[in-house]
Amino acid sequence: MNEEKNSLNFIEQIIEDDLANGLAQDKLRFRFPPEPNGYLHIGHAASICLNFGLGLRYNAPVNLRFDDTNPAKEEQEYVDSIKHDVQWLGFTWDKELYSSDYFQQLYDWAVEIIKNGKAYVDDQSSEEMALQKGTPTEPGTDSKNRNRSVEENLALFLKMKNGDFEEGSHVLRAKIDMKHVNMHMRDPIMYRILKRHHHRTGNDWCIYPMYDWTHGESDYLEQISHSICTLEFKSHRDLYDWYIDQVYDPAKLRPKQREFARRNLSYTVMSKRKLLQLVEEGIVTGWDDPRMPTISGLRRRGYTPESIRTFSETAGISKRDNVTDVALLEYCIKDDLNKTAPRVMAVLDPVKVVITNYPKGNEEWLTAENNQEDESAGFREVPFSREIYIEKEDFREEANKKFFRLKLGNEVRLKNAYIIKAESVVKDENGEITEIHCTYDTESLSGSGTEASQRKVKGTLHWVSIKHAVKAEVRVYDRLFTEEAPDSNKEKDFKDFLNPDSLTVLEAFVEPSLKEANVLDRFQFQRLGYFCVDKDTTEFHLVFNRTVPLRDSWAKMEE
RNA sequence: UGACCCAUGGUGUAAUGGUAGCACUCCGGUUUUUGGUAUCGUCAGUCAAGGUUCGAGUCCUUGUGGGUCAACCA
Repeated sequence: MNEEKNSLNFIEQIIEDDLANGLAQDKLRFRFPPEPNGYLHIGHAASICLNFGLGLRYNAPVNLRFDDTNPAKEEQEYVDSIKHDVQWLGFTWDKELYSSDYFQQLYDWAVEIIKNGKAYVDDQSSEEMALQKGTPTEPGTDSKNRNRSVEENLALFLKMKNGDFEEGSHVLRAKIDMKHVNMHMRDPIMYRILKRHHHRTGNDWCIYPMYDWTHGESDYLEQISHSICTLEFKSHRDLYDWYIDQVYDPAKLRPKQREFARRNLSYTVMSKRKLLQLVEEGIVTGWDDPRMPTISGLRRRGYTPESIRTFSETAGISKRDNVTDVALLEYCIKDDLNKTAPRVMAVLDPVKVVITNYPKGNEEWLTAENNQEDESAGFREVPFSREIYIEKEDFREEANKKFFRLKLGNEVRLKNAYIIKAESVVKDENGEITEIHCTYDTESLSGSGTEASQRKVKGTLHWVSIKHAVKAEVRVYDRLFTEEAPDSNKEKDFKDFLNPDSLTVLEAFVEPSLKEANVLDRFQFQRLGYFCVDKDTTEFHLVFNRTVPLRDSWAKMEE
């Protein structure tokens, strides 16, 4: 593996150019600035990996900054989950900061800007202001309050701050240009009155700064060299720069906003609003439902931090709209788990097999490798006895030569155990098979070194001893939506594309070693897929989530 | 009807103006006590038309297609 990656993404290219043009490397500083109004998702992971990745690459600090300027939507619960998720992904921030830390500084600056004649208090209704704003193709018109005197503006702004006005009655606006081609420059609102309790500043403030006014100034205060955000903020860049101009000291570093395309994943949605809707309407069980594209959902599903980081790196970044195939994400987790997950045996859809020539009451504890990919993973013991379960789909009374599994008159290897031969079946009144009677080759035990143990038989099946098996609930997940891009259809609502079969609950039987498993432990159920222990597990009730199935080329042939 | 952004195989992403590469997916072979893994291989791409140039995916022009922008949200 050569680690030298000589192709840079366009953000790295910009940084390299800045460095080449005289920016000192020790001035580099980045930030990840979530609003604490929801849980992080795989799209945020792209931003996290990008920013923290740059920090690592350039040995530069990365701040975690909560953009908490809207007390109506933000909660401590979200702050906590975001911190947890970033840490879980494996990143360490330099400082934990909050936009609300800058409320006083922002206020003081706003007063200066008023004094400079660059901001004014407007007491029109939001409808009036919207009307005056114009449209992308038509210029706006000035507010009747645009030319208030500095003294009057100062007095009104103070009253706003002191709570003398009702919510919604007054705003502070930047005085820029109502005819500007960029709508964001048409006298944008800097402050609004919100008589709300803030999760950090409590009731200290009843005016709250808007995003645009806050974000650039926060970057400037923290001396962030490169402020990276998603493409929809592109047209905010003029404003970002304008606001910094109002307070800029040339002796200081001037932050630079640059934008990249947000990452979309096929067969899911990625907007917080829509994810919140799924949660609130009970379509999923919560933000951490294993079907959700949230970090917490993926974690519960069994994804590793490593796999999500690899995914983000492999998918890369650019400025194009994209829908990344979820198959890439699945590849990343399979690749990781293949190297690390212990193998065990579990039967999800059981049928009983009786080995008629195996002594009644006898049992043996056989040795099984924990991971063929990793010798250091060692071995464990699995019990074998006269009656076992195998998967229903692993047996057919008759089948063609392509069917490498158990059929009447044919042999198959039981993984880590014996070669058995199907002799007959027992059926119930409906013709359903209730038992498969087999005989076993007594000399064929895996690893015994006998000639019979070396025999090549075409199929190998997983199994569990009925007497020793542990019951477990297994939750099998499928994609949440039936469409690749459920939210890009203009006629239909994204919920019209919900997959009704996104969750299937099975009662399965697992080998007894799994009784010791802890929540979030990950395993490969051999021949089936990767599974992890769900947090709903109790002492008496094991619950597994299927993270991802193994590739199944037989199922493909069958189609 | 304006401004801005984007356009490379099915998907994602590379390529100082100099051999269009990598990964996923699909398909096929080999190995295999997991129809997994590994390994080898196949198919498959520069939106279009002009221009500049010895040479254009890259620069220019026009067109086409997609996206973004008018919350007291971020």
